[in-house]
Amino acid sequence: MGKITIKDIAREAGVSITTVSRVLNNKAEGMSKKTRKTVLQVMGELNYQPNKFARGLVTKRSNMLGLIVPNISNPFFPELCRGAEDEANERNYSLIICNSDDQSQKEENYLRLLQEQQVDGILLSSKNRLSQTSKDQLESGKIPYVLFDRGEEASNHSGVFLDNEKGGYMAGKHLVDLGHTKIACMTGPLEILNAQQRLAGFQRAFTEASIELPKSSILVGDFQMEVAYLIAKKFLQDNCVTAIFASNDLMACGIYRAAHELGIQIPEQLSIVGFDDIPLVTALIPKLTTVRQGTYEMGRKAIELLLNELENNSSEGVVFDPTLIVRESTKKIK
Amino acid sequence: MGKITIKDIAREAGVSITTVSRVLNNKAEGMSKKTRKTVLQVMGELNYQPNKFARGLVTKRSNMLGLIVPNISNPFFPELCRGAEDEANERNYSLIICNSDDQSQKEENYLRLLQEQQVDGILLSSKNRLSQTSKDQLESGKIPYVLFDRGEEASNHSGVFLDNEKGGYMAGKHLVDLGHTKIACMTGPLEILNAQQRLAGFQRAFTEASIELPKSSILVGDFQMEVAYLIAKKFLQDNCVTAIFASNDLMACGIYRAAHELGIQIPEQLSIVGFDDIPLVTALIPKLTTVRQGTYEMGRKAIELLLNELENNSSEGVVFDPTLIVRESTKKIK
DNA sequence: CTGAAAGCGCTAACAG
DNA sequence: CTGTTAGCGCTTTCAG
Repeated sequence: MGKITIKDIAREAGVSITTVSRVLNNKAEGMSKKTRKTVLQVMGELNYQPNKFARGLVTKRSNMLGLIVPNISNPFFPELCRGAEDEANERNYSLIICNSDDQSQKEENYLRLLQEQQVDGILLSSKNRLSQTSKDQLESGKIPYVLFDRGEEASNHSGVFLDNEKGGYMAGKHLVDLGHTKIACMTGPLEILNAQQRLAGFQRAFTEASIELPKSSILVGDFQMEVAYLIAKKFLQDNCVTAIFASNDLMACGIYRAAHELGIQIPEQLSIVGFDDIPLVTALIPKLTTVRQGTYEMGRKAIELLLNELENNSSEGVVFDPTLIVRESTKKIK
Repeated sequence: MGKITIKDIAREAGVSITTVSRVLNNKAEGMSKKTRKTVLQVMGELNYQPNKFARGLVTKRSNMLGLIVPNISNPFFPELCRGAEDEANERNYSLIICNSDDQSQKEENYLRLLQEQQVDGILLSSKNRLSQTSKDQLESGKIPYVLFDRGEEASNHSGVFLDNEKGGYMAGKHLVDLGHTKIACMTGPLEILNAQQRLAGFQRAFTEASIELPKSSILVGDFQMEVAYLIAKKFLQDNCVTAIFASNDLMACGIYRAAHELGIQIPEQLSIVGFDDIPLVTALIPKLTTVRQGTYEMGRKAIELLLNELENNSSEGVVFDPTLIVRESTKKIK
């Protein structure tokens, strides 16, 4: 850490520290070009780096943003992080990425930590409903935040969300169009609005086509691969369906394995459609048909909203549209 | 941000700010238990949060660490992040995670950014050789750093690495033991030491068994899925091998696809062994046999080293041992 | 167009 | 065991 300070460069440049501070902050455009230039030059020569602490102490701004994700191991989230990070960096902010591992406890800790760290804003993506503690934490510190990926709070507060119902509908419609009538749906935990909405959309597509989705065909997973595999294996052993919609791609992976072990061919005997379009889904054989969220873009947008809120105090909710990516795991029924 | 400061709590508690500062820092154990208790209580009641800026300004410490990874989309790195983050948090540090997207340019920017941000230390994981600029950047700021995942610097500076040669050897030995003689190896870019070493180990296993690995069977990939797929497809069309070792799991995925499209059965006609053991590898059908790096643990260790360096100025290099995880993608040759 | 001076909230000698 | 005091490096009135 160069110990050279604003004073040093003031001395070298033969001006006052105020002047240096001014050029540092691009202030008071009405400053002699010459002075500015000299100062800039000296700063360059001395390789001056302003001290964030001193700065923050007076401005109360850290130029840091916090991002809490529920599960960094689900490839969906690294994409979000990339988007958020790129946007933040371009706007001259740094991102502290925190992984709550799906534990409310950890989430709350991070919320506190980030406030202590004096971040300027928080982007919170929690797969679960916000705990009361989290809400309190968020409200008590007056720091701006935006929600990501959970629709439930959409009404009250700014955030970015996906139209999950529509996504579910697209998956369902696709299957209907292919002529499937015996279908199942593997959803995430039903207390999560995302999961509920995707299911609702999926059902709507079939209702429109006057096809019934029996209750027994609604399989409740946990958005993870392992449990999905177990449930699917059991289900496929006893039931005969021609298509399954998985509420996220990780669960679709589990279903692939179950089908494989039971000797069920995809897509010949079983069509599968996933949700998310995580990068690794093209590694599956056959490639997975899925509903894409523009994850990277959503990450960028979320930071944009956060910064708007921070800088202009404007709050806004934006809803993204999903797109259906048809690949190889779905097939017309004969 | 509670605007309540050390002064407020001093006044409320009827002590001097120094005293408050002392309890804040657990200093001077010889303080009346009663005073300490009162202060603590008032802090609780007023929900006091010390100001990091003011603190940092005098201590020159931020309690933040930076972590630069080359590619957050490769599931290998989220695991590293998790380990690093958990360790950092337990030691009372926060982590700023930065993704350099495999671009030296971005890496250099982050290096600068992190220094500006006044982090206390940097954990740098760059798949590529350090650029000169990066090196300079690292040396100029006097901030401690540790290297991750690249052996080349091991001698000079503290870091955590994997014994890549050994890992390659394990993969090779496994294939030798299964009776394979016609083999190929898909490596990463050869200017990366990791890739080189894995290849060297692999070759050693075959040399020991007096089996030759022809030059034409060394396929140079880029550690990504797509390119691996293209190369493998071309190669497998023209050549007949019974086993391939992929220098990382992502490339193994690409090879799976190539084999599938060519109608080559895994493992009946082709055995594959990967490297890394990323979580998603169990989603492949058949499950991939691979060489595991204890990624999460390595992340923890790296932070531990960094903190040691930071706190005790001790520098140390540690080398992890890989383990072979035999699953379903390799088979004895008949 | 430029400078002097007053803090921001905290820690760290130095006294008592 | 506790308090006084002098800054840390920067921004920001307020003057000139």
